Amino acid sequence: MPDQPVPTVPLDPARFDDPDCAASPAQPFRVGDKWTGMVLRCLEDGTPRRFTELRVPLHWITPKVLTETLRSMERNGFVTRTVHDENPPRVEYTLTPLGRSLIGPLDTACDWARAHAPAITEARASYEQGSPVA
Amino acid sequence: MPDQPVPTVPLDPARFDDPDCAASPAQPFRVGDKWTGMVLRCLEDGTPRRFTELRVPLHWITPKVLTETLRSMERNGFVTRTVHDENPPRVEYTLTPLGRSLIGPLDTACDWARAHAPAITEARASYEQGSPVA
DNA sequence: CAGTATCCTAGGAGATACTG
DNA sequence: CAGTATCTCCTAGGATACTG
Repeated sequence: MPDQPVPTVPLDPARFDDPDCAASPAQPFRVGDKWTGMVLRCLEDGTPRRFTELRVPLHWITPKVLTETLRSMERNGFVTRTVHDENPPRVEYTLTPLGRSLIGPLDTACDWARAHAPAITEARASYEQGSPVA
Repeated sequence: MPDQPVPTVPLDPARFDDPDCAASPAQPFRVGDKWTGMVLRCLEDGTPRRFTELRVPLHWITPKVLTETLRSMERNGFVTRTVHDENPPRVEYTLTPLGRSLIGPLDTACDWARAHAPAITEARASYEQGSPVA
């Protein structure tokens, strides 16, 4: 859960004129893995959540994958991992301000998806229609 | 290029109370593949672009991958593929209104990335610091 | 409880070559 | 020019154990 090896043209406007446009190998930070967004959702209300507790709404994601996701988020500064010295152990995860700042963009994306889902479904249907036939 | 097999908890707020929260297996539409965003960038100014022309700012992406990306975008209704009956063949790609509607969210994400890149870099540095040591 | 440790697989993506 | 057709590789991510 990657600091993904990263694309070339960063998502900045593309240049067709510059012959050497490959020049700007910026390093975007990908949050596009499968689980990060959902973990964000799980923590957005501000309540600290425990490891196992997080697995529930994530449909019993395997511990390995959840650990990887959480570690990557921690490393990127999106979540804080707090170990309470008790027995049995209790570890809680919370969003940092940086992590919380991601919620806006996430909402924007989700809103877009919700708003245009019908259009996409329709586009797919007519594509399926057209391709096999014509 | 995928209609990706999709996650469970859609990116809607997560539910911890509902024991059967796995119930809503919504089908988000992922645009998170490696190239779609960048193709969007290549077409956002409205100018129709040709297949080979697109390869340039995409750092000579292989034809196979570009085709897959473009097909998926076409199927989702993001781009239009126009074949001009000439010889040699000329095919042009343009954004549809639906495709263009994605630019807003894309910008939002890019703006976030640009704004917080330093914070992330810093977080990573101090994580690298803390982990091996402590 | 909160994780490791292993093993395994699907499929995104690159390289290379060929065609209408 | 605008693509197919093949092959191959990598790795995200799942399944199944085991442990401090």
